Amino acid sequence: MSDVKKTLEYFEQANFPAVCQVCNARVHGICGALKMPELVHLGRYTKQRHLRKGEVIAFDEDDVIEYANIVSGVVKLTKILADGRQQIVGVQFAPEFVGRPFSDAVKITAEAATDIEICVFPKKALESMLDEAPDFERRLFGQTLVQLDEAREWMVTLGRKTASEKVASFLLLLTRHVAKPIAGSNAVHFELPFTRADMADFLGLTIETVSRQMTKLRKARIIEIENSHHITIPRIAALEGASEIET
Amino acid sequence: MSDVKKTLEYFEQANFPAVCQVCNARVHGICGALKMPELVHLGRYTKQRHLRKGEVIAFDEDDVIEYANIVSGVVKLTKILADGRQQIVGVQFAPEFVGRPFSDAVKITAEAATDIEICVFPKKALESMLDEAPDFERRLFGQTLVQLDEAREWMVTLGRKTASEKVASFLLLLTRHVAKPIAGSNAVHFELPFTRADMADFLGLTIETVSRQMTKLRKARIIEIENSHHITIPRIAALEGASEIET
DNA sequence: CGCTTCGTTGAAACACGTCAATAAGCGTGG
DNA sequence: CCACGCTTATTGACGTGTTTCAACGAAGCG
Repeated sequence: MSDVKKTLEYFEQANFPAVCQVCNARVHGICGALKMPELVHLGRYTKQRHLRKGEVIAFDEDDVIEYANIVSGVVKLTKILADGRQQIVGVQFAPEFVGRPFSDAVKITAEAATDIEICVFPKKALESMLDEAPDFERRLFGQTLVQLDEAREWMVTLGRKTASEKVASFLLLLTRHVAKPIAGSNAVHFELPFTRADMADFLGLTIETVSRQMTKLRKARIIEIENSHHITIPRIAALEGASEIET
Repeated sequence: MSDVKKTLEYFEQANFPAVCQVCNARVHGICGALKMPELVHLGRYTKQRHLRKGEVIAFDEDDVIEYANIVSGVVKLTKILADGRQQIVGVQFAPEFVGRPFSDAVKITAEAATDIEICVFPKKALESMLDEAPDFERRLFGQTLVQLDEAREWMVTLGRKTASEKVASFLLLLTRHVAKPIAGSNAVHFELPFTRADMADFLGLTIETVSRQMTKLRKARIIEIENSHHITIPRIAALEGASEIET
């Protein structure tokens, strides 16, 4: 059976939760591991939410720790030191899962970097799925391993790269997630979902240094800046060269 | 039944693999999730190895990707940039699991920071356990989540702390894992399982800066250095103060 | 003993941070 | 539509924490 036909049949099954029909997590996210009765069950406890840029995903609302799937938009994970110094420790895109299973002691904040749509469900609903559907746990485990890979790769960036390489690495990361190709060339373009302050917090720099490195990359013709949030990468290879890829 | 009696009964069961009897992973590690037949099965594919300080845990020996449990000693995980810059992205102690399930594409090196004993088993043995024993997968998932927490906490250290705070944070980390209390005081003491170069690679600093910050902490009476690898922490609270704990 | 590796310390260089001024974008209200 | 205030981004001048370069001492080992 062709992929197209499979997809058609798939969407013709009208009895699974309406919100899941347009949700990417249903296909590529953790919910893809769920069979119909499980999905319906989880759907009963699920609420959709829209959050504006800057709003925090509250995990302890109504005294119930909650989890979420990102339906659209970008989420940033931040940690803060006692004196206010801040570090972004992760960035997540649709259809990734947000939350820390099995522990509510981890001090981390999940905040909407753009306007976002999320699908929230209570702690208990997730943990019963975990026990009942082995594939579900496997997918969540897989996502966690990828996040660990990403965190470790970013540790190299934070610990050993120069300011210029850091900014280039960050733009390269975004290129992989939110860039759109430009017809008739091998250039790509994207809208930066972050402020300079966000970038600084992710890179362990100040906003001034980020700004200076951006103009440095622009003057070196490695990036083009239409305005501060619209970036074009004419040659990805050049950006990779400026990022000092690991061996 | 008392814990002691339980433990006695446990060790009287003579038919599980001899090496497991003294292995901490059998109790607190991932193997603790295995029942007798599974343990015997895994034991058949298991080999114990001694590695000297500096040796690399090879995961592709005999064309078979392998995994390992740490029986004793300390392991460091490192990543290297094309021009040789190096970053340690993780430190592991007994009885932790070493390896990256489900992928052999992650560029990371596991190296013995001290002389170590490990228990290695092939990819297939692990993955069949994963499919057959849900508790086993759950424990591995749990360890991965803890590693992710640790990695993110370390990102804050790398991105936002000063050299002095970095060194203090590192010593505090070791205090939690390898320190022994000193009788008749609330001081603790430990043998540093790392060279200054290792510390520098973990902290994103140079060896000279690490050395300078160590003497600075010594002069501030926050640490005592018997010789370069034997450290005493007279008051842990003072070290925590120098580490800038997160909120 | 020499040789090598490892750690410490000093002086100078520099990358990044800090402080400050200015401009650009954007919603609000007159 | 422009004026106003506010936030965000850019750029410059200057300061400083960390690196770089170098010398030296201590410890391990044939």
